[in-house]
Amino acid sequence: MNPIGNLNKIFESRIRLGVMSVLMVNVNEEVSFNDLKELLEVTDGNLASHLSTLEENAYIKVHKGFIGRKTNTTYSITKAGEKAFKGHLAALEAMIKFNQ
Amino acid sequence: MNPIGNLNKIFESRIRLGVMSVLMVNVNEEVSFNDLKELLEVTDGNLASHLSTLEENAYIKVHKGFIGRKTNTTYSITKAGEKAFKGHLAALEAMIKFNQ
DNA sequence: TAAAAGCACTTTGTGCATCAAAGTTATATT
DNA sequence: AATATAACTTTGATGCACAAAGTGCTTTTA
Repeated sequence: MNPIGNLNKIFESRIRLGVMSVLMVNVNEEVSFNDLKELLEVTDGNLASHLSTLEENAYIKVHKGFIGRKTNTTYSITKAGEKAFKGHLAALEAMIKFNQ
Repeated sequence: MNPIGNLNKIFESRIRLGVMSVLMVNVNEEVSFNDLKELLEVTDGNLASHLSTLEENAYIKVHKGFIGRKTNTTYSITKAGEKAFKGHLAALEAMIKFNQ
């Protein structure tokens, strides 16, 4: 059986993988654009484009708010995102087990 | 700490990941070009190019031989390849654990 | 014995993705 | 008034994945 058939194309990018991982860990907290940027050590433009890919796939949700009058954008994982990410991790785990 | 800092760029391709996985499992057997092609369900040209990337990085070794007079090419993982792949799997595992 | 098929590629070409850098708009700080 | 921060968008370069077609050699089949 094809060992890579269940991997999710969207999660082949390290940055998208990292975003999902961070959002998964912090399910109950708001994670801001800047948190992600610092955690993953990426340029803001690059991060923004990966975030929009994840959003287009409905794997994450964006909350645009304010702190006072200053914009504050936070991100969270969706149900679909959780499911997709868990599926991908399961596929990776299966591959890893295969190798032990 | 950056959750994706230890991932190996070479293994972001599903096909290269699959090749390494197959070669890791079958350390003691010869794995032919055609075995890989059928296991991973890829076109031969595509497979060839990924194999050559892995070879350039010294992660796999090629054995060109014959069965009778017909060419027979097989592949195996190198020590460096094993090390790199295990490192990548460890990084993935760390990320997965982070998520449980 | 001619045609078809298999092996293991290489070449070519398209389209997409990654990424950095610079630009943008609005607010905040000094 | 000048600089900085937030959260992007735009631009542009580079590279990658992939399919398809071509290649040279051998084997099988009609």
